[in-house]
Amino acid sequence: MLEIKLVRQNLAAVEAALATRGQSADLETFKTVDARHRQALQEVEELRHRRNVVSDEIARLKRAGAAAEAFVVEMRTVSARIKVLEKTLAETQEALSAILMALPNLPHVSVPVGKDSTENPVIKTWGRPPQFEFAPKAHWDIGADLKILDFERATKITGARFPLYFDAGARLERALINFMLDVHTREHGYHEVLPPFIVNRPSMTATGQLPKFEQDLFKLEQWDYFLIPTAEVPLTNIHRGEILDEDALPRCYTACTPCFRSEAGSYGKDTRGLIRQHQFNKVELVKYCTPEVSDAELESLLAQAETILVKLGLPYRVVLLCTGDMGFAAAKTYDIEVWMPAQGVYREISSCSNFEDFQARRADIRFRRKGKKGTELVHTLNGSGLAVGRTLAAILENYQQADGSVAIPEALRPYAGGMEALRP
RNA sequence: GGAGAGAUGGCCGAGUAGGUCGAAGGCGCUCGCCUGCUAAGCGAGUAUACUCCGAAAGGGGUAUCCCGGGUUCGAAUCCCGGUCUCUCCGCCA
Repeated sequence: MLEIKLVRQNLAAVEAALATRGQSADLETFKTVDARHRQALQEVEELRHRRNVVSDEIARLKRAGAAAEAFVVEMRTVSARIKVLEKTLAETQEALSAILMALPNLPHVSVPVGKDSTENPVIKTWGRPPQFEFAPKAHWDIGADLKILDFERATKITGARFPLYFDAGARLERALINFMLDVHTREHGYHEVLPPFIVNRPSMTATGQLPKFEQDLFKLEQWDYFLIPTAEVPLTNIHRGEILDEDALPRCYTACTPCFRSEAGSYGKDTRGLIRQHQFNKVELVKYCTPEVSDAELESLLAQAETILVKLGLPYRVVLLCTGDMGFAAAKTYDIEVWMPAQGVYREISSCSNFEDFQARRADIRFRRKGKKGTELVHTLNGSGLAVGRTLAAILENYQQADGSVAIPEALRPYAGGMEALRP
C-alpha cells in the first residue's frame, strides 16, 4: 500500500508513475472521497472533544449533587450527530482503503520504463550453455525415460499440472531442497522456518495477493483460508503487527514449502513438464531490513540466489524487470533465468524483489531506532532460492548424456547419497 | 463434537453499584544521582496511530484496555455477536 499522504500530496506524480506500469489509476474518486473523509473526521473529533469535556462536567455536577439535565439534553443531540458522522467515516474509510489496496507499488528510480517482458534488460549472463552432440531431450521426456516423472498418473490422482516423482527423481528433489536450505542457513545467515502452508485473508492481503488476485489462489471451501502460492506469504507475515528492534535487523528467513497456484489464464502455456504446475516446491528467502539498506540487500539477495545456480553449474542470466513487467507489490525485481537446452531458452527460476515499505505498511511491520522516538516501517524483500522443480528440470536437461543418463552436479552428490548419475 | 474459564500497556498484574482510568502496583528498560564493584538505594522517564500548533524542543486534540455492534450525557467496566487461548470429556495423526 502506498502512504495515503503521499498519494494525497502528489496525485499527478503517483498517477504518472503508475501509468508506467500499465496501470491507469484514476485518482479523482480518491481525491473527492478523501476530502469528504477528512472533513467529517475533523467535525467528529471536535464533537467528541465537546462530549468528553461535558461528560466530565456532568460527572462533577452529579457528584456535587447539582442538576445536570441541561447538559445531558445537549449531549443527546451531539451524540446523535457523532453517530451519523461515524457512519459516514466508516464508509469513506472503506472506500479509501479499497482504492489504496488496489494501487500497485511505485517503481524504484533505477527500474527501466517498459511495457512488458520484451523490454527487460539483461544485466548479466553466467556460464555457457552446454554443447550436445545429439539433440537434447526435453526434461519431461528424460523424466519419462528414467521413470522418475509420471505426469499421466498425476492427472489420474488429481488433474492436470500436478507433479508425481518416483525413485531417484523424488530423491533428487529432496536433495535439492536440503542443499539449498543448507547453503542459505549456513553460508547466508538465514533462519530456517517451517511455516503453515495455509494462511488467512489478512496474511494474503498484507503481502499483496489480496484483494486483487484472488483468482490466482486456491481457496478452501469451508474456511476463509488459502493455500500459499509462495512461502513469501507466511514468512513476511511472521512479524505482522509487530515493532522490531533496530538491532534485530536485517532479519532473514528461509523456508521450503509447496506452492499452490491456480495458473488462471495460462491455459495452453507450458503444458508439458515441470515448468508450470499447480503445486511445486520452492525454497524462499525473505528479508526484513531498515530502509537505508534495502537497495544493497536486494543485490545480496540476488547474489545468494545466484550462488545456488553457480554451485550446481547451471548456466543462467539475470534480467531487470521493466516497469510494465513487475509484480504488483514490487518496487524493483530481478529475475534469474536458467538455461533450458531443449527449448533453447532461458526460463525464470528465481525472482528477487524489493518491496520497500509497501508490504510493511499493509502488514504494519515497524521498527524502532535506537535512542530515537517513534517508529518507522521496515523494508521487506524476498526471492526464490530457488524454485525446486524448475531446478530439477534444468539439471535433467543440462546434464543429460548421449547414453540417456543424467549426471548429477558435484555439489549435489553428498545430498543424493553419493549418486553420480541417473540411469535408465 | 460436548462442558467450563479467560482475553488489560514489553512482561506480570489491579481495576465490575459505569464518570476522578491511557489505565494502580510490580518487573523490565532508559537517563541522572549516590555508592563503589560481579549487590543494593534514590529520582525522573518509559504504548501506538492519526491530527493541530511550533523552526525545534515541546505542547494540544481524537482514537485504541481481543474484534464488531448495542445501552448511556458518559463504558476497560453493562448487554449481544464473533475470534482466539486455556482446562476437562470424546475423537483423531
